[in-house]
Amino acid sequence: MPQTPSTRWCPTPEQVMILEEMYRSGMRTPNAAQIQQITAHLAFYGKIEGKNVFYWFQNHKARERQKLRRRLCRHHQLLLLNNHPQENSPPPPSPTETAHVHPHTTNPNFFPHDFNMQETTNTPGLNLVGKIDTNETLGDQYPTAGIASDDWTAMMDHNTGLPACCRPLKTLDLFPTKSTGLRDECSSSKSSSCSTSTN
Amino acid sequence: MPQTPSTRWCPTPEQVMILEEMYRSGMRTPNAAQIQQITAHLAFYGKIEGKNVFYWFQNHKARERQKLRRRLCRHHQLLLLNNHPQENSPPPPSPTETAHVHPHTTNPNFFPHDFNMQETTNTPGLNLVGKIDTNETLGDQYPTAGIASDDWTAMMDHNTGLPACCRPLKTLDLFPTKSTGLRDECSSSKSSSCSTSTN
DNA sequence: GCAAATTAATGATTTATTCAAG
DNA sequence: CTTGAATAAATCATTAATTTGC
Repeated sequence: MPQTPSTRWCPTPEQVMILEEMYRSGMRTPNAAQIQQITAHLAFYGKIEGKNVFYWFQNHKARERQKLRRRLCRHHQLLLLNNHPQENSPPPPSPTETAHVHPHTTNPNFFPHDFNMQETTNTPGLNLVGKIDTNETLGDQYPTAGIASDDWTAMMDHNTGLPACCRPLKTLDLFPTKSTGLRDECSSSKSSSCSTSTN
Repeated sequence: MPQTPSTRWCPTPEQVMILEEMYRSGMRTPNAAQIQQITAHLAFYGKIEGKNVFYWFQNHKARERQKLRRRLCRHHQLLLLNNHPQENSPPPPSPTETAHVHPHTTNPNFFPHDFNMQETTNTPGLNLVGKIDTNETLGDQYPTAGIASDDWTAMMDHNTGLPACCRPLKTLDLFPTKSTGLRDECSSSKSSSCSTSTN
């Protein structure tokens, strides 16, 4: 039967390579026009449709993020183990005195530096396609408001002198000491909450 | 436009993740000193200012509260419904689709109606691909079956008007022409932790 | 060596969340 | 506050890898 009921697109190695290269170059969510072009070009290497390209970017982005998150998560936990949660004062930037550093952590610092994906660092110069801002899209955008660079301190200045009433933790160390609910990424526990999806 | 109208801070994934983790750890209203530290640390991952951190916590706190409230409310209602079962309805084991309770009457099955704009040998002049606002409202068939061959354009046609913040590339040439067979992700072993189930 | 059986990847859908006009 | 638009997360489902018994 030549008619393989191919229900899904099977990308050729060339197609995958090109897509990955584009991803590395910063493309994340191509718009319709871009997808048209990509599709047209990739069609040279094999059967492909616009939606395939669309889905590929969606999936790839999501899965890269997931991977990144998991790594970050893990590092976080390691770091937590290394750092005493007790400290209330800001951790001095000299963590080198840490008693025992776990063998495979080459990270001298006290908080995660390791998660450099190749694209998180702007490297002007080696972008072949239109290297974008590179900021991926996770939180996309948070309000910026119109406060001058220094004004913000004024706004919360009183916070410092706030009655303990509203002050949650005086000076908790900046990096979580207790792994309260690290999503489902690292420490088990799927958020059960209300989802009663019986799939 | 030399001046990117980036009036807003675009947090990197790492920044967001770290902030979220701090939030989970109990931080709610960091004072000036804390914000300074946080900012300094997050600056490693990308441009950031103190006000961004400040606002982030403000917003996040507010929205988490809102979210929680809503969930609690819903949960309450569910409990009430369970305690007063009007009709004996066994859990619908129908593999097809189980409708969830929609708090807001958000109709799930809707998806962007297919604009079905066939390209009609239209050259990829990169004009607005799905800009049709109009006429054909033939939203007849509901895409439960998925996306038809051309429907994908409908899904992303808004992308054309992307958030300026992260707007990636406008019309750059899509093809790097350099094929490095390097894969940044050589399938880092183990798959997802708990996601698989109930197959 | 080879296929059935099993597992890991990943394409395709569905659902939940976020953002910002109105 | 409500609601539409857009996106990301979660999930489903199929294909490719691989293991395993012969």
